[in-house]
Amino acid sequence: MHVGIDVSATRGYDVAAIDAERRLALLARARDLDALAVIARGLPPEAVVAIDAPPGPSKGLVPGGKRFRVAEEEIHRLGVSLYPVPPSEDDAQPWMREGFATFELFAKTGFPLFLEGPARRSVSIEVYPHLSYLALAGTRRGAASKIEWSRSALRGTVRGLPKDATQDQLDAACAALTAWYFGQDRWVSYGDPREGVIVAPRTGPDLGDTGREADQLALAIDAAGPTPAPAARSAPAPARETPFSDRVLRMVGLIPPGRVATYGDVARWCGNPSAGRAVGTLVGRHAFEVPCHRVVDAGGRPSPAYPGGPEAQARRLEAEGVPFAGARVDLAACRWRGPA
DNA sequence: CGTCTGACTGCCC
DNA sequence: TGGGCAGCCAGAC
Repeated sequence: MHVGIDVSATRGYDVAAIDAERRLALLARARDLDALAVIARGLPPEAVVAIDAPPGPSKGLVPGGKRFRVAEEEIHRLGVSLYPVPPSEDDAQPWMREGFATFELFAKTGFPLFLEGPARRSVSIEVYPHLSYLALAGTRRGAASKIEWSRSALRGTVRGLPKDATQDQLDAACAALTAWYFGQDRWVSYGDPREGVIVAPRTGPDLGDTGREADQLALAIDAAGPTPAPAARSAPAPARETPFSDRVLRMVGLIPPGRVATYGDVARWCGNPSAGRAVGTLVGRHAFEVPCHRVVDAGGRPSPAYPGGPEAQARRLEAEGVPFAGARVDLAACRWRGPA
């Protein structure tokens, strides 16, 4: 039995399970950790549980004093973006903390976190559906919508998936499929065992024993096409395969703790210097998914619309060491310069 | 398709 | 400084 779990801070847990023939055996929603515990206790002991979330904070192992995890660094280098996990649990986004608790629950239920060594059963593994989709689809998302891309990546590999499956359900199924690949010993991992590794399917041609296995996925991703170009500074914006909203959320996720950006900054990095206003509405709609407290207006003012008020945003920033001048962030001192 | 709505910005008192 | 105002833009009907 291979189980996949999609973690969300607000929508609860989506759980999928597939059998050895990759047939969907379970598709359920658990409202909270208690409900998930009931499912966990019912699993066969030899199951593999794949969870779409980090198991714990960063330990600062990336050279150069970077604060996110080695796994993020390595995967980011592949041209695949993901949310950085901060060193402190307090700085972690709500869904990340749900992830920490989820791994803890499964560890207590008989599925300790897999960190290194040969693939084995009765463990939980960390997965990242976007990376798995990429490995499975063998192509970048392109113009397809996210859900279409996800669906096509799973088509023909997971049997019995409902036609009207939600994105969360697809992600759970994708996690379960990644667990299956792990069970087949067709997998690669990224990151440092000391702070957590992300497991992805190995679908490419077997290159033999030479070379690092992770490089095979890197090759496959390379073959999948170029990384979406970062926003041009002045040239007219070329057609981009990533919708604006995805770019914005990704970008906000990259702002390091202790630094801030303005709405206009984010808009500029996303290729549309005058879309600051739209950036605001977007981060507002995804306030619990990205570290939106690190975005302030051009004057360094926290947002009046921040959940809990601008004071709450200021407190979070101060907790990260962001310097203030009165009620405003000292932009000169801590404004992030943007993605590399 | 238009139309409306914001966690925006720069500019002018 | 601070408030008012007119553009501006991506999403949601």
